[in-house]
Amino acid sequence: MREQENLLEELFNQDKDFTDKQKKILIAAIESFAEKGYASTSTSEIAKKAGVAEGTIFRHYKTKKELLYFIVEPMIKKVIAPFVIKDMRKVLDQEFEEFEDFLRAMITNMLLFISENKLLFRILIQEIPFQPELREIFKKHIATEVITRFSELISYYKEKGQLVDLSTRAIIRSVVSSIFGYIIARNILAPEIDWNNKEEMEQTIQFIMYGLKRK
Amino acid sequence: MREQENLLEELFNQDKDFTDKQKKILIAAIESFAEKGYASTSTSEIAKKAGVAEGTIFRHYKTKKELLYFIVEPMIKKVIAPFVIKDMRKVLDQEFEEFEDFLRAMITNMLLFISENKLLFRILIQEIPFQPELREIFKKHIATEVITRFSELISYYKEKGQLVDLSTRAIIRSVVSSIFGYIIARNILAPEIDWNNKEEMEQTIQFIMYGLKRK
Amino acid sequence: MREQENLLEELFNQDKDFTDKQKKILIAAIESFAEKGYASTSTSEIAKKAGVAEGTIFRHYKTKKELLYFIVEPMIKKVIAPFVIKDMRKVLDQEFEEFEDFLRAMITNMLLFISENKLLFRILIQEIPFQPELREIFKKHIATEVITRFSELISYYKEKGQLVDLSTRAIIRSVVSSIFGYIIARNILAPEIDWNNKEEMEQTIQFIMYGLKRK
Amino acid sequence: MREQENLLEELFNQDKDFTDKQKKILIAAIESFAEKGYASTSTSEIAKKAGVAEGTIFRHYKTKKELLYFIVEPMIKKVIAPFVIKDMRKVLDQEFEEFEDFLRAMITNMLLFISENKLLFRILIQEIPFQPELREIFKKHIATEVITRFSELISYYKEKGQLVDLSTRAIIRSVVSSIFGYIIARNILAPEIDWNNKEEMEQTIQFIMYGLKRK
DNA sequence: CATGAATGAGTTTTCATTCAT
DNA sequence: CATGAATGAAAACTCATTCAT
Repeated sequence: MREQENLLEELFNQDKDFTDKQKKILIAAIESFAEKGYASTSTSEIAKKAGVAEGTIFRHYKTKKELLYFIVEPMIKKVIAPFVIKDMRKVLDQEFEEFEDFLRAMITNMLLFISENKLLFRILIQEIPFQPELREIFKKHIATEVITRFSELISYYKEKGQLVDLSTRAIIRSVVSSIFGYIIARNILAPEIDWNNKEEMEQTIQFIMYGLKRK
Repeated sequence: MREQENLLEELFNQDKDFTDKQKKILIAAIESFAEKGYASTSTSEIAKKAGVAEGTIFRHYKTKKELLYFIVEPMIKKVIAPFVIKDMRKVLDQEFEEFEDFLRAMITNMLLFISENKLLFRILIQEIPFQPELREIFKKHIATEVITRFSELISYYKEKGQLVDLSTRAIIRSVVSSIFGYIIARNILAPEIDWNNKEEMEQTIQFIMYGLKRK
Repeated sequence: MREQENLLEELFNQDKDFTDKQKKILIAAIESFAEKGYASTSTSEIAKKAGVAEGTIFRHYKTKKELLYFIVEPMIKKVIAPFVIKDMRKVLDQEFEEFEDFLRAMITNMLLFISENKLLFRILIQEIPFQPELREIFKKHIATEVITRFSELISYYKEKGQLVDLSTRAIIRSVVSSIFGYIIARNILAPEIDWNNKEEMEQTIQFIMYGLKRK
Repeated sequence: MREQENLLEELFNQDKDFTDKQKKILIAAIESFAEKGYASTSTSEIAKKAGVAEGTIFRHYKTKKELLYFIVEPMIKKVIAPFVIKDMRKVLDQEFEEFEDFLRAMITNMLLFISENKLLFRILIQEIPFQPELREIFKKHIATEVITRFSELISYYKEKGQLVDLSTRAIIRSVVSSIFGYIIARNILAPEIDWNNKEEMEQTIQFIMYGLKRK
């Protein structure tokens, strides 16, 4: 995986219009939103952290909410969806003969992406329960796009006889739960533990493929 | 499971000192906290919803935060822990010879419990990222208590030769992820879908036990 | 005219729910709005003048605009309209045989009323150009109600052969202009002059009835 | 009346130093001030409407208030006063033998002038109550200059035996009220009505000269 | 000349909390 | 016990004005 997947840097690089102060505002906002949540973060606090006058924030983002969306939308829109889709293309192009190979590639990608964008990811999952509009965008882009593609893919491997006879929905849910379970445990519940990424990942794949029952 | 597992009712029943107004305050607070989050819910809003004067809230709970803890602590303290522990005793008392039987009992219990306490559950998982003190309590009671017991239990079934050779941590994580994945999908992500509880549960157990790989 | 026509006192008397602070807020707001205009008066200024915390204002009036409307609406709604209408009834009840008698009564009433409610009157005419909603209310209550009644009355005296052959609209406009011309000169343009009310009024009536041309 | 009486155009013509941007700023400011009032118009709004950067406004006018004065002063100073005085000279030069002729000429002039400068006129009468400095200028130029001249003129016609025996002040007030009553009704209160200018004017003159009493 | 980012003081409004009744 | 008026600190947001480019 050569590409730099840090969304914020990508944003700063591709759009040269960002003032130095503007960048500082974004960084400060991201840190505070991730730590204390959108609702408990005051604009004066962001301003102080960014070393900027409070008015400056509102020069760039009409409202505090606009600032949140500006931070969180790219995470959903421009990235997550195509990100997953990329891997799916490879599958259909026979790049992954075995489902397990696909799984390994996808997990690797997701872990890398999320570890590069930890704070953005935290904000996203923390705010989705409270921001109906955000939830809508999320549903449209994830629930619709990703689930559709993922379903096709599951069907593909099912037809190849590689997968057990569970409903596609249950399979997707199980895979996603297992992956996000790991991500959340690692990044949110117990970030202080020194995780052995490689092994945990391998065990997760093991679990997804073979379950817990000893043969 | 004969017992009524609705925490709020239980609370109201066992403690006769609750005024009518006090109950209304709790119900209103729970609804609002679940829907908009603790930080975005104002006490005046709760008062209005409860049909109570603003001051009345503070007669019963010194601060807004105390109100939150009052709501959320029983969920953690008095209930979750013993709840799980109860089942574990049964295991150790040879009630569940097979891990799968234990799993089935535990999932059934949890689903019932959470469907009875949907709002409390939402509040809990939504606020944990923002309330460090809550997180501490949670960690102490879940991470410590439950994980310890659960680990013993996993070891027990491992020794009986029923479980695959993954690290205990990975097993716990996988099981918990799979269950919570279902609960969250059902109750938070897509509550509008008409879920076939029984079948989804069975498929989840199936997945946990046997994985996705076709033999 | 026995009746007390001070709108504010009337309001305070009839509605016993007014707190002392609430009255002070209204008085302070009226003074400031009259002097500097709605837009240039800050709520903090009103609070200071009323000897009240700024929050107290918003306890009683959700927004600054609501405070303005609360002050200015009674002036339009409950008072001006019926005020004029009262006199009109007397006309139709043959109380005023001559148009001039009616005119004298109406002018006396208006002058009294406005001198009792100088500040409210100032606010009203100063803000009408800027508050479209206010303008709407004003139009509905004055333009519709009053003009209709006034038209009937003019027709009545026209039929009696007492009035010159100008369009009803022009007559109304002329009478109203003459009266308001005096009121505004007296109360807004040159309040420092010591006006001889009685004589000025008589001259105004003289002008309205006989014009400027010497016979 | 051959002369172009549009103050703004006159200003732009005589002073060639006006940049295109400067003109746009003035036009935008005039529109906004007239519509929403000086206090409720923000400089950023003017800048946006003028298609100009915020700073550009302050390049030309040190403060927002200076911009207002720049707009409104010519209306008072350079124009109103000499405008009326011009007619008065003609009177004294025996151009108008009858007061009615003078009246007709003056009203025609004023209506034309105001219809050419509607927005400026609106701003002037709307802001006078709020801008003490403006009120001073106005008083000095109108109250002093115009009233003095007008008084002489009234005395002149009085001596000629053409005018009724009212105080000069009452006469001035009545004439001015009648004219402004029409102007305000036409331009501010009910601009949507399709006024028959010629006839309304004639009726106004009729009223001023002969009053309402049928002979 | 023109720009527009930046400012900081000020504005309206919200809110948890207190307290006299 | 309950009320709701009152508070004041802080929140979000606005705005005239400055200044480096």
